[in-house]
Amino acid sequence: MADKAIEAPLVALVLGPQGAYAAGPGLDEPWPRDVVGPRFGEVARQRRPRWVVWSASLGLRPLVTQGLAVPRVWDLAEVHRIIHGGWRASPGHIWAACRGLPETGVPAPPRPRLAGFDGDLFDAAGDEDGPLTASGHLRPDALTTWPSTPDRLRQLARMALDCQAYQADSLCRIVPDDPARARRTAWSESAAAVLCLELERDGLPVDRLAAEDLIGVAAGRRPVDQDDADRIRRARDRVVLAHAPGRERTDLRNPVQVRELLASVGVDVPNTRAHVLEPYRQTNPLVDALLAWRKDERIATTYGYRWLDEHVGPDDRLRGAWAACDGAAGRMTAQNGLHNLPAPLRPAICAEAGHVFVRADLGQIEPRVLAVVSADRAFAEATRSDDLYAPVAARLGSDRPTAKVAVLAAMYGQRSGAAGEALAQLERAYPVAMGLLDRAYADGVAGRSVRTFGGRLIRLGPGSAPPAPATPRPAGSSTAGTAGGRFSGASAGDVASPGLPPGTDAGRGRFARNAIIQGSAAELFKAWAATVRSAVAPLEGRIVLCLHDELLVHVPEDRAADAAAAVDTALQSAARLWSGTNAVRFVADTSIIRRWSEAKP
DNA sequence: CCGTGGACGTA
DNA sequence: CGTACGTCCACGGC
Repeated sequence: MADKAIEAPLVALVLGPQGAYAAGPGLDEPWPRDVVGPRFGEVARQRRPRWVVWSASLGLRPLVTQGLAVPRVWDLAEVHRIIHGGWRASPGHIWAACRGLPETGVPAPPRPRLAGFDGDLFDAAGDEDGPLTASGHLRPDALTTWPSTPDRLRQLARMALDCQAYQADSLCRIVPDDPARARRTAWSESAAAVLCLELERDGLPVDRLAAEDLIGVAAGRRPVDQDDADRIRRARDRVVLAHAPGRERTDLRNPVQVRELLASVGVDVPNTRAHVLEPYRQTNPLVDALLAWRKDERIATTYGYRWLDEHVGPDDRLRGAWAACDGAAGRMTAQNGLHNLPAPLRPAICAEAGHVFVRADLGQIEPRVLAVVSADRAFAEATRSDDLYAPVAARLGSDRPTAKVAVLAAMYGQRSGAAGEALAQLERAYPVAMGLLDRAYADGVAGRSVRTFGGRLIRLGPGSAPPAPATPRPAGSSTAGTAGGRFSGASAGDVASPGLPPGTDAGRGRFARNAIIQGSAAELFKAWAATVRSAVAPLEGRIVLCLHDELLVHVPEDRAADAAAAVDTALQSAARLWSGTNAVRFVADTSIIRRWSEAKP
């Protein structure tokens, strides 16, 4: 029904060094540098278009940084990732897919300040003035230095519209029983990419003094110089080494030495991981001191004073780079600790004066998503309950803990041993949902690529390529992956590498099964976040953190109740639109708080 | 100098 | 009860 609505006109927007160019139906105009912001606002108001950009980062960053709202977007890079899987989605990759050119031929951008070149120089421009190389690929500088004239920008805008048409056509065929579903995914993933720019712009509010105090508890006072830092560090180490007379020279940061140290006091372990050492904690003061030391060391090194100084700005906002999807299933990623802040530091995440956080997290999102993806009517029935495991337990004739373990084991586990009997009952009670999980597992084992509910490709098999590294480094230096799973290179070894499915059969099976659930959940989450973003904007609310199933909205105190209501309403409409049904219920736990730590667990 | 593995934080 | 990611550290090969 929403699809019957008249769709927004598509307007391509390309930014260049001197200005911008906008092209769409009845619109074809260069924007000189100083009118880009105002003109964007006018066209947005008058035509309410969907802005087609090579990526939100390339096409919209300056506008978002200025504080402009960018409501409807088609991010060619994000949509490319949905259709083709993986993470690499440079303009060159987008163009190659649109024209059916081999991904392997996409020229890499020149690598700054590195000696070695890898032959890209030989794919010279076919026409010195044109945007393409001799082999028909987009030249690597096409979106950076090349578009120095309005005419060149115009060519790139036209090409963007070409690519959009190709992508829209491809998306129609991805989900045969609902051709519009993948297009909706394209819209919300594009919105997520814009949201990432806003998250980078706004940052997460930090109570700096509280943060200093909390860091001090773990890492000691702030050192005045390097010698002082070394002294404090040695003092922290001595607390542990005092339990090991004669071995005070052990380097606690060297796992091999730590293992030898533990052996000397009779603790014989294969490795020194926390869960391995936990059983010895009560009986051995050295182990207890070591594990406590590790917690402090984590904060001292990763979330210490340096972290505070480098990533929390003068406006007391913690900032890092955000990505709308990772290289595997499609969850959002964030840098600089935004996604892995240790719980003891959470009291430092504090709303500004006169503001509060509306915090909301989705309850039991993955089993509910399983109900959608599998279209299991009996399992969907269970989602009507606030606590999905209660009706499942009733149906299995077991208690709740058993039902929960069985469901989790079915979704993530080895499907053997452990919850045996309950698992067998689960299979009988919900054969449709369990069938989907079994098929996903089999696909993974066989190396067949799979898709999430919304249509994102999860690559398995020889064409899988790892994501580009998150740390900034010269583009194009990404690892060698073959194109689109087309031809088989050397198959992956037995050792897993980032973004690549594991080499073992069972490993790939679990990967595929998990990716469908986790990736589909990520889609719902982003659809929710995009809806929340526009719903709280009139309340001066801003999303300041996305954490897989949790949202933190920063909002003026007197709008908090309205914002909280909007967050819940947004979930209902986003879930309805994403799932295409009312049969599966999604629930959020929403609260209004000043500090993140006030959230229940 | 760079890549790799251990360890651990989050979901 | 498995998957994913980001970060720091030490090591070892180059």
